[in-house]
Amino acid sequence: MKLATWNVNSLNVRLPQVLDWLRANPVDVLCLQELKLADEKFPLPAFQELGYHAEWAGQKTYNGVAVLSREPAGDKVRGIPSFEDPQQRILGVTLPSPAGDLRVICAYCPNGQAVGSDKYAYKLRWYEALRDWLSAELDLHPRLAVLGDYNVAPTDADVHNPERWAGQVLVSEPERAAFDALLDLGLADSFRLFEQEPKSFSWWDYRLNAFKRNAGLRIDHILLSAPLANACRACGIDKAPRANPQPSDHAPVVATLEL
DNA sequence: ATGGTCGCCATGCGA
Repeated sequence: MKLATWNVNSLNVRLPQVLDWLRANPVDVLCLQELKLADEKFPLPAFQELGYHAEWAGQKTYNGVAVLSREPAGDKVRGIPSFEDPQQRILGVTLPSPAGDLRVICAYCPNGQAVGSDKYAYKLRWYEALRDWLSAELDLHPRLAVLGDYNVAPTDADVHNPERWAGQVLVSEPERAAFDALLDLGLADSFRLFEQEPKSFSWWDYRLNAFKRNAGLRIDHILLSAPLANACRACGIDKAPRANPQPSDHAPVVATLEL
């Protein structure tokens, strides 16, 4: 079973690339972030033609998340319960698997803009609410996967130029502590369960030829609860779509589970 | 030292 995540930076613009990628990579589950479209504009028929079901939480212009799956999803949750937020960043679903139900959460964590800004404070508050909610979700669902754009590079190994990035948004200590608090719940960063190429990243700024220079960060992650981490056989980043014309600034991340 | 690119939608803003 393959689970994947991809921040597409506008599903309107990226739909053909997402469809191409799914045809070449027929994963069981694909979590999408930054749809940037209203609910009524979600292109469900295009995904149905490829044999996928879909659930989504959209809004005009900003944010927006979706879960595509081979099997129909149940028990849908939109947003972090008890965290009032007009920004559509969270979608949780339950999916069947040979090992029993799988809880899949698609997350588009706040960017934070700049350390010390209002958006940075919102990011840290949001992470705290996420941790509290995931703690409860883990009690309910032993097989939990949280996939998405976390907007945090967990360690300096996830940063192309740690000296220049030190203390900046996406790598600052409070953000890393907020991310580590998710791992402390018992979730594993599936990418780090395996040997990986040095300088592996999932996001490259559109500016300054960042992709050509591999000047990136690893901020898209697949976190797995212990039973799923034990079943995880591989995790990798597919850089190919980032080299497309009109690419998203993020690459897909894929985890392979033996369930 | 500064600005650089996208996508939104028509202007600056968010990333």
